[in-house]
Parts: sequence; C-alpha cells; structure tokens
Amino acid sequence: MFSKACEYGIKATIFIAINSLDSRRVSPKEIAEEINSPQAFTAKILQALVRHKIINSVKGAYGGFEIDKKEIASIKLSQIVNAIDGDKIYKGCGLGLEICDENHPCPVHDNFKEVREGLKFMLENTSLEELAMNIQSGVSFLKV
Amino acid sequence: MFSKACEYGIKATIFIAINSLDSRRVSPKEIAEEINSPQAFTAKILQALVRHKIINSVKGAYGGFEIDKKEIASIKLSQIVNAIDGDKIYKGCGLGLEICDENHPCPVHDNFKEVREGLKFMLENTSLEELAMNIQSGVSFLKV
DNA sequence: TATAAATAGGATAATATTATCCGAAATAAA
DNA sequence: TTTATTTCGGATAATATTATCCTATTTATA
Repeated sequence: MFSKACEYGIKATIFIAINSLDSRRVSPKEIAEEINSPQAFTAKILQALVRHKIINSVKGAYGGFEIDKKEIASIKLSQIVNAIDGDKIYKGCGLGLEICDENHPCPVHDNFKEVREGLKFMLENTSLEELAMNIQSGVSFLKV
Repeated sequence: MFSKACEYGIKATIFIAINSLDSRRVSPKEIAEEINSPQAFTAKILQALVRHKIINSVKGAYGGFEIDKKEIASIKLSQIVNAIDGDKIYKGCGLGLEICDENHPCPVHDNFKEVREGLKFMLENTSLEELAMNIQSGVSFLKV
C-alpha cells in the first residue's frame, strides 16, 4: 500500500509529535531506534518531511526534529503520505492506464472508486494528534 | 496499490477471457499488444497465472492461452491478485509492523481496517465475467 | 573564537522489481 | 517422422527502491 519510506515517515512523525508535546527534540538515531527503522534512510525521509514543512529541524548542538505543538492537531495523515509517496495512491489508475476517467475508464475504475475514496477520506480525516495520543496512552504501538 | 506485474496480470486475464468466450486462444504477443505491456514480462506473468490454475495454456502449434468458458463467471479479481501479489495487500500491517493485530495494533490499524475490508470485499466480489463484459460492450478499456 | 553536537546532502551500495533474451520442451499438422 | 509453432524456464540486464557512508554546514555553548 505505502512505500517503506512512507511507513517510516508516518511512524517517525508520530514519534516526533509525542516528544514535541513534551518539548523534546529528537535525533534520527533516537527515532530509528523507536520505530525500528534504518537510521540513515530514516534521516533522508526526515529531510523530505522538513522540506514539505511537516516537521521542523534545528541544526547544531541541542538540535533535532520537532513539530510545533499547535500544529499537531491540524496535521493530517494525508499530508505525510503526500509528502513522501505523492498522491498516486488515490489519484493514479488502479491498472496503470495513463488516461483513466469517467469517459475512458479502466476495467476496475468504478470498483476502485469507492475504495480509493474511502482511503482518501480516512487519510484526510486522521490527525497526527489522535495517532500520537493513542501511542502515548498505550493503545497502539510504533514497533513490535 | 498493485504491482506492475499484477496490473498486467489482471488486464491479460480479462483479454484472455474475452477471447475464450469467442473460443479463441491468444498468444503473449497478442496480449501484450492489446494491454500495452512488455511482451516477455507479460509471458512470465502468464506462466504464474497458469501455475495458479487461473488460466490455461496449450503448447505447440495452434496453442495459446485460454480460460474455460464455464469458469469465467466464477473467477474473482481476488484470485488474480492473490496469484501475483499474494495477500499482503489486505493482510499485512499498513505501517509494516511484523505483528499488528487487535491486541498489538499499529497507529493506523483501526483506520485502515475499514479501507482494507472494503478492498477485500471488492476484490472478492468482482468477477472476471463482469470485467470482460464491460470491455466487450465498450464500457471500459484495457489500454489508452 | 574554538569546539562539540547536530542536521544536510552527495556518493555509493544492496536489494527488489521490472524487463529482455534465448534455448528447451511440447504439440499439431504436413 | 519431420517441421513449424508455441509455451516454459533459466540467465541476464535495466531500473527503482531501500539502505549506508562520509563530509559539509550550522549552531549552542564553553
């Protein structure tokens, strides 16, 4: 469904959010340990998230990654996915046709439409805040 | 969503179905032209579909690929996807956790559940017959 | 100002996926 | 039985994704 990069990106963002709520900046090393991902690769993904202004980085001593507390509630899962995987997941044709729309649909166009829209709705309506809260309260987990 | 291999596999199977309804066997060459896919790679995918008994191959002169007419209505999209991509698309964890279930859910487990189940339902309830019929009647298309 | 601690980013490597090529095996028909 | 046709399957190549490494740049503090 999502690329590895996107999976890491989502988990990393949640971990940064939790720590930002506690006013702590975190390093790629700490993040990678906490979400069980390769450190250097995770660092690359963090760079992309910074470029997309989803997270914030502070260089130098006492630096690290953080998210503005006030923004945590308004950041949606869709923004993270878009930043890393783009919008092909709910835009592109299910069977890879260059052109696929109501006028020229692929064989599964209508069948997929609902699923796609469900996914899109879910991503756009799931906030970083709720994901972070569920980790904090021990309802869900970032690694095995 | 699906791998390229799976996209080609679905389109190829639909094309074979249409021709089988007309009692014609088709070659990888013809299939690749009709679904706009690389021929040799498509041939590999056809082999996999044969191994999974979704399509049937006849070697030698006047041979080619076909599907038993009687089976076209009972073959579901899910079988094709399973044959090529396996069931990870609606089984694996959305964030790649090794273990992810009700007792130990990843952050998006519940959010994904609905989408996943919608996808699963759609794949299991879309028949090859209906996909083939829509191509035959010009309602949908296998290539641009 | 010097130093240590951090992220940024380019280069490279490993792996998975997609794609191609070619000879072997099977089969219908001459 | 020979020949032409066709799928099968192994080897290889190209490309994309995932992952690693190393140096440059930035910045807080001593």
